[in-house]
Amino acid sequence: MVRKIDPAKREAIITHARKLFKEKGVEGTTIPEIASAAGIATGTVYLYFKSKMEIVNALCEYYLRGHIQAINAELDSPTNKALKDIVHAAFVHASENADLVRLIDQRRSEDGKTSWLEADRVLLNVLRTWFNKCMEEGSMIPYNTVVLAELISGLVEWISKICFTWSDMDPTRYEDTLVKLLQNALLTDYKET
Amino acid sequence: MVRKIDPAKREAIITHARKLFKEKGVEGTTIPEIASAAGIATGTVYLYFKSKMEIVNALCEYYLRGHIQAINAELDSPTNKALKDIVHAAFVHASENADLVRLIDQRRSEDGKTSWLEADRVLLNVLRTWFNKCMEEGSMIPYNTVVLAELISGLVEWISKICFTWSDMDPTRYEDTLVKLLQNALLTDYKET
Amino acid sequence: MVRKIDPAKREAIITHARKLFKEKGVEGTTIPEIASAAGIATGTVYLYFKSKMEIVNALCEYYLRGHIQAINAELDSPTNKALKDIVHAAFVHASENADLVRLIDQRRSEDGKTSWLEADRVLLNVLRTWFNKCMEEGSMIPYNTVVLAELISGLVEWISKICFTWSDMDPTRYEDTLVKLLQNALLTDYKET
Amino acid sequence: MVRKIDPAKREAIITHARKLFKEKGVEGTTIPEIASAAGIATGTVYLYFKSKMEIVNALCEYYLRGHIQAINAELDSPTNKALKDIVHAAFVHASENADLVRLIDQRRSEDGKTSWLEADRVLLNVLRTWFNKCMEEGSMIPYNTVVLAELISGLVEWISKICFTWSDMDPTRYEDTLVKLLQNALLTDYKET
DNA sequence: AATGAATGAGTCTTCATTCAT
DNA sequence: AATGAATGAAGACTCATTCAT
Repeated sequence: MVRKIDPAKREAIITHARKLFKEKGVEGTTIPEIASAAGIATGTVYLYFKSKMEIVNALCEYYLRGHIQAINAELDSPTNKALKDIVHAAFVHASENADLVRLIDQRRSEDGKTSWLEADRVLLNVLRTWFNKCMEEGSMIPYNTVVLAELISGLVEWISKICFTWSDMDPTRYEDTLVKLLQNALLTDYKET
Repeated sequence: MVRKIDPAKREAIITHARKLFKEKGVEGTTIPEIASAAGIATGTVYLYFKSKMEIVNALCEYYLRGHIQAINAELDSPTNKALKDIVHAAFVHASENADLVRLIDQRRSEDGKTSWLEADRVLLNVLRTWFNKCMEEGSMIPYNTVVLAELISGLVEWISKICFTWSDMDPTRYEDTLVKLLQNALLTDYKET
Repeated sequence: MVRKIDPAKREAIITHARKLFKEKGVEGTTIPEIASAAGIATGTVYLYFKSKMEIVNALCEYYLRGHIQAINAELDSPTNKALKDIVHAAFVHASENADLVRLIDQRRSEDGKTSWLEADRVLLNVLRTWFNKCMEEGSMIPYNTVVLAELISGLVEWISKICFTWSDMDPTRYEDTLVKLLQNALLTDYKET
Repeated sequence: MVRKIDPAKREAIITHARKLFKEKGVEGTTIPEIASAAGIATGTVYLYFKSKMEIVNALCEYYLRGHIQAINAELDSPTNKALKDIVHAAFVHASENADLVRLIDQRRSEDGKTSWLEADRVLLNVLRTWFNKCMEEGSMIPYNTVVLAELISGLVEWISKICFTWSDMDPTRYEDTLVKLLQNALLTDYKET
């Protein structure tokens, strides 16, 4: 795949599209608007992205890559600490990208198989691998790790969406409750209130 | 005596709209199509629903009402059994209405404040009340019940969506894993693998 | 032509239609609205009027009949006084029915031959006859009375429209100027500033 | 170099819209029809005009500009001749654009403040200025020139509409009568039959 | 590579009128 | 006579995408 000439232009499109999507929604934003904001012509957008949806996908991918990185960085601690840190990292990352959380959520309901589902798979693998490790070393109660990965991944995304999109309660309350629930549910040597 | 507003006609619109939404998506379905399928004229649809979105909302409400009923019916058992039964009832209801689960998920990401969010609130209240009761009688570990209700409600919806929309794994695996996770996370006298 | 049963109902339709037309324009007012305001059913309107336009026509006719009466009442005075009084009577009548002046003006531009053009013709005849009389007795300069009648009739209507619809100047200024112009233009024994 | 906005295309839209409006009325003409007649795509029309009404306004403006020019050209003669020539020029211009006279008349009754009212104001100013000059030099009887300008301008428009839209009488009769009426009404040194 | 004018398919909704009761 | 539910034609406008330059 030949990279298009000017990465800065691609970046500009992404950046301005994100800003406009946040302000007016994906449907409410037109390609000419994005082009104009990025200081290029309408047609030029199509040299960098095959369609409007590709721009959306690029933004989703960007978010998920960051999400994976944030989580990956916390996997090496002891299980209990790692669990807390993973949730915390996920929360921080989500709070800093609340608009993309909403964007992903919208797109996920649509016509399935988009490119960034790849990133989704990577995230699930990371989690599954970690769960396997924890279960082998006995720090985590055995579960079906395929299901568990999907479940936990969704749980974090869901709670982030509620927390940063709709709720006006303190995010910490959400994070704490979630951590506690997961500790109780997953850890072998944890049983307090 | 003149012709009266006909509930059967409203029903027909709902039914045929649901079928078409399932086949072609909401955006892909036109009002004239729905009218034609229901055996009435285009304009007649607007005697029963103010807009296309109202039809979607009616379907969402219908689903949520059923969901609440299904859950309500299981709250009186002992906590442990109730937990299992609630999840099971929710799964059964979701599996029977997988198309509406997807529909709700799409709409939830949109411009918020629609009528059926009311039903959402009812569901959250039902759960919160039950959690309170369980915690008071000591069968459940104390949590912030507001957060917990949102968390669990979302968890079930999320896992249903994955399970019935994307996954091809046996739904029982999802249900069992979820039940186990919740038992471990919530119950005071439960700690097994 | 068989009069429909209830003249009060016809009156109610007219009255409420006029009020609604004034508030929201003809296009902005629907038949069901008029019916509802008049306390009857939609279909009933069509027992009294063949179409929406018939209601408009009835209102135009009503205005023109009043206009003719107002003018007729002033024709017997000496020419100079009559001229002043005609213009004054027309102005007063127009100011009291500014909404109908606007309504007539809109409809006049449309598909020609409507019933109330009959009333128009009557008005033109009244004026023409009076002009003839005045010219015969020598108090008025000879003109083509057919053209003159149309011209004067239009002049009054036009100036009323400007005066009561758009302008915010004192109507008296318009009336005085018009009277003066007509005196100068028409009367044999008048030539002052 | 790319394709530039093409004035000829704008002209084509105007021209074909005018023809269609004349044949089938404004409401009876659709944008796709206009586009098709002008040999372009529907959407292209919207590159040149923001809405259907903008096309109508452009036609009205075009007419009024011509009207002003026609009148302006006649203002330098001696008052009596100028008066005749103004009326004549207005009549000729109106007769050549009878469809636009009708169009303007329709729009004037609608929601006021459209761009071409500007042209209206210019016309009134031209007339008022000329009246002032004539009154100063003593060739015209003093009147309130603001009112007089509106009155005369409306009179000409009105009589043109009657003459070219409805009447089947010889236009010359209308023109002659109008000239005579104005001569009698306005000029100081004129008093014949 | 870049441009931006041109394309044209696509759709919700209104409302005057009808007609079964 | 009265009702009011039902009809269904009709149309302006948007905007993702293309392609001539």
